[in-house]
Amino acid sequence: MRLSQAFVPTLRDDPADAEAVSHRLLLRGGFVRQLGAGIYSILPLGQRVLDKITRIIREEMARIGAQEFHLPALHPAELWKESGRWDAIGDEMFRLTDRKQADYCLGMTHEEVFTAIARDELRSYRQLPQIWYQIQAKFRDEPRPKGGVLRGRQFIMKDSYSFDVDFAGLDRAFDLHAEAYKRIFERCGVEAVPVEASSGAMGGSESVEFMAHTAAGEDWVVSCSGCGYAANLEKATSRTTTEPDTPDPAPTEKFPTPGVRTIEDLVEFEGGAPAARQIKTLVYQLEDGLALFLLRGDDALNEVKLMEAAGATQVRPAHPEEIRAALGALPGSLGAVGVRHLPIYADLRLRGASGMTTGANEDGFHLRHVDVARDIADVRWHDLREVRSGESCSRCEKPLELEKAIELGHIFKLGLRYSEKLGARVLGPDGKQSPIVMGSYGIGVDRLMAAVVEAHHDAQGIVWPLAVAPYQVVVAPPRMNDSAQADATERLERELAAAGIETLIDDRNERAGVKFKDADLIGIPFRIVPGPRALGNGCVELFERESGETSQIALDRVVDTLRQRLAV
RNA sequence: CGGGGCGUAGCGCAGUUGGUAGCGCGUCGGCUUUGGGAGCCGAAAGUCCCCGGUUCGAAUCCGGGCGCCCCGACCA
Repeated sequence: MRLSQAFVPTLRDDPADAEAVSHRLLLRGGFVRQLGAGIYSILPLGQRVLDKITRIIREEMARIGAQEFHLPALHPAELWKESGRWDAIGDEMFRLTDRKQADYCLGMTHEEVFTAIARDELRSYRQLPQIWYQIQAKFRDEPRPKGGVLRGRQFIMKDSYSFDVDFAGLDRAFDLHAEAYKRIFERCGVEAVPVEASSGAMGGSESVEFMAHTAAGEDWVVSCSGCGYAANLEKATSRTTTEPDTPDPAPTEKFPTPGVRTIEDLVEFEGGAPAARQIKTLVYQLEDGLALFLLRGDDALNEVKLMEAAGATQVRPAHPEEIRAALGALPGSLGAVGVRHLPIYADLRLRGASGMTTGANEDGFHLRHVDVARDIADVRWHDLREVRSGESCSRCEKPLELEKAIELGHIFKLGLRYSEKLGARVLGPDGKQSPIVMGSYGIGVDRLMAAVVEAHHDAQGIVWPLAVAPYQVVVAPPRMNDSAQADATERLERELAAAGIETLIDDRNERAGVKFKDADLIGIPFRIVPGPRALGNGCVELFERESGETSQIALDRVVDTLRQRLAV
């Protein structure tokens, strides 16, 4: 491709709206353009990168026997009502109505559609196992799209689904995917660590996320250098030393605490208590009403753990008015002592705690000498607290580390959830019908492209790994109107094309500096400069983007040399 | 959903007290230049986000709306 005719709108300045490195560079390099909040057009250079990535994905999916589909993005509401997700999912789903006032949504994912196909077409265990996948746009009305293509409202996803007769089959499909994902991310040049994850609203027994460490990430990964334990913060546990207190025999005592609203206030307050000796009382609104969640004053609540503990899918902190109506006081003076009309969940760390201080459910008053076992009724014990950096690994006791990361892939063991709801069953060898055992497996394709940039860039621009570079080589003659350079360029263009090497010819009437800057920015792995310096000796310069090394090679050795370098 | 910011030429931005819009880069033409975003001359290019109001007059003041970004919350 000749650059003079290529649509590669590079920008000299950083776009003001771009914050994340990948967003900035993909915009500047002319790979993507924004159409709206969280909506991006993929330009030709970006499309070539995506083609490289999806090719790798297709190869690896083929290796595990997966078959590619292409399903509709527009889904009738009925299907989602069958699975229960039409109501279970809130504002995140794009919904629309057709001319006949029938409800539709734009697919956020494709469990329903694939399961419906399985239900309609699969009859016998002999037809299983199946792994089906597609690469398709997904739509999610994110409350806050950000980072360009890192988190969009429309994005490209590779999603696959496995269908098995039994759970052993599911385990195999799950492991196959884990292996395939490892190879996919590795081939794309990103390090994506598998971590234990919460299955969230997906349901299912087990799920693993593939997380790439990057400053632009939105999740935290907890990891242990000792034993290799790694988990999403929303799932992570740590070993906390929680010796039961020697019981404090004193009866609870109410005392005035005017102006005290926070844990910190009470620490400072004369006659107050250190954070670790306080019980933090949080009130949440669950689907079926309010509930109290107790933690030690110095611990933070993890909402995902809260949801798992309470078996809830929609939760929010209760509003002050709701809290006052239920407990008779505002946040700042809340406690669980004497509360019997609301469910009470407490973090394990409070087990055996005695001599604690907590709110008295009367504004401006607290209680001291609280013994959890003695004074708080019907406690449901769960792990509710958020792990902090430096705490001990629950497996090996080495200190845990916390790192920002972005989720590139997520694999779920769905089990029977969708097949039961939608009635996808097969006849087994015993002649009985049983629901198909399913798994679901996603990769954010355009997010993966951004993650590659996050991992491979420098001050000059992107440094694409060879496997996903939009072009392998750029030929940049400093002066096109010099006949020696023009001849050499033309010859290289011919030879490289014949050799099947993906080459960009920078035939623009630009100064060398402009060409070099652009080549660096868009991150082409190899740059060949047929300039006067080298041509004199019948050579050209070969510049390697990643190492920054320049060497001279004979003009008639270019194709061979590149073939060699590209083969790795 | 809370907090902050922004909307003026393709991009980055300025615009004073309200007087009919400018700078840099880019684009187009010409000359010079030619190995890391060249120089000079000339030119094209703007519904100043939208609607309404105040005013003789609004990019500027007032009201309403829309859009976009960032932080937090949220998030399959």
